[in-house]
Amino acid sequence: MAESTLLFSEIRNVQKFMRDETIVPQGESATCWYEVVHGAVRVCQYHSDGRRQIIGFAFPGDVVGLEWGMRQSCAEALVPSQLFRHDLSDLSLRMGGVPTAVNGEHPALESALAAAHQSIALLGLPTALERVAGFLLALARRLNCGTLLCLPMPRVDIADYLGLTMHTVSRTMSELVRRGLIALDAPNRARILAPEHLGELAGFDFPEDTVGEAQLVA
Amino acid sequence: MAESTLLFSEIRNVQKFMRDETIVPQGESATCWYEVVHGAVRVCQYHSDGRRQIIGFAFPGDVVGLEWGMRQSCAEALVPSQLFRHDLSDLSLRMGGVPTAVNGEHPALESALAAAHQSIALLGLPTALERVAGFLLALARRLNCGTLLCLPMPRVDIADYLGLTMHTVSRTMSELVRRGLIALDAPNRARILAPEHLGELAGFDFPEDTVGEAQLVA
DNA sequence: CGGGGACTTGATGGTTGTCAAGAAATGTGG
DNA sequence: CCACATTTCTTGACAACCATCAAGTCCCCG
Repeated sequence: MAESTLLFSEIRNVQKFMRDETIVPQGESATCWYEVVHGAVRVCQYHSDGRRQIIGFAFPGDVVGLEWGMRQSCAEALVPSQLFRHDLSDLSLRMGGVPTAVNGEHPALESALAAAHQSIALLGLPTALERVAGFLLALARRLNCGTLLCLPMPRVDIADYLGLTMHTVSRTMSELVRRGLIALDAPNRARILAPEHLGELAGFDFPEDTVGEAQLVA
Repeated sequence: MAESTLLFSEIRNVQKFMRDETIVPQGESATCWYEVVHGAVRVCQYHSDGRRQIIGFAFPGDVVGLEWGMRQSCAEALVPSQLFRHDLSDLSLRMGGVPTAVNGEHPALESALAAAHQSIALLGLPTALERVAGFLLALARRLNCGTLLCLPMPRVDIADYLGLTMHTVSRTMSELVRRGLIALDAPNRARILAPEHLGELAGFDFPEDTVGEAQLVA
């Protein structure tokens, strides 16, 4: 997994988090945000009735915790991760923003918004097959890992993100294997065999590079 | 429906759009964005296979067309509307931003992101009943209309937004009426009878005012 | 009064959630 | 290195939910 570039003088502001450790707690007043340097992060909401909803996932170059006022969501490390802490007041830092941005004063916010819109498009798909196909394809593009996709999150996290159950996610991935669109070398190691066919399922009719490299959440 | 405040000198920059008229076309390179002054707008994506996905709805104070590079989505007027055109380079204008913002340099972007996250939370709900309940409640809060909610969009738009069919939306609203949670004086005029019960269904356990007044999309 | 669009409702089949069990991967201690 | 426990993942059976197909109703407008 690639690292995002940091100035030498900024290395000291990088914080390390263990697997499942809370990076940003839900419900507190926001004073800072984080850029993922290394690892993988989930952004989610816990509800009083015990339900959990995952808003999105963040990877190196992405931003989490970018909220104002009371935090509606929290961020947790999916794997041991390193994040660069920013004060909430500095938004004009150079960031892994949208390369094609015309003006792009605030790539952190801009690409966060673009990523959120892609998530909305994903969640609006009607069937589990389409949502899982779109999820895998979007993740592979985001991680820029070619055809060999390592899934840093468990099935239940994918399920809570796509509005499905763990069982349906598992069944659907088996169905994608059965159709020859992907292969599973291990539960968390997938190979994308037919990306264009996955794209058709998910309604990804944009030409591969219209979505910026760095996407993010929260 | 309230108007957002504009300086007198800016009135001339307000453009009017008919019902169903395209405000921002999909696929072109973005050069500007719009603030809704009066009316209602839907933001959506058209796919090459004929499917349509609605990303969100925008109302006075909201922002549409805030993208960089090739536009992934378009904006269309739900009802006769007036929008204030901004150049893509000016993001530091005063806007109907999040009132509780700590710093809030760019409320347009910030509240767009917050609204997108709320949409993601809505679309992640597992059942049609929960999604429709959450949609109605969120819309009533956004429009600040008390209990009398006027729906400016047809059923099929709600369906394409929530990832359901028009039939399921209609059936679900009838079910909400049957349960006494809402009343329908007309197809597009609903009364919220039990907001707290709707909130329970949708998992809205936040205390009513944690989400800013002005929300928006795209 | 008649026509058309939007909405509602019924019947049916496919899809997904739930409950349950089992398999596979992972971690731990011997 | 192996045995065991734990967690994660997968799969089956059944019920609940939703999409599809098809009428039918309501309302607006000419």
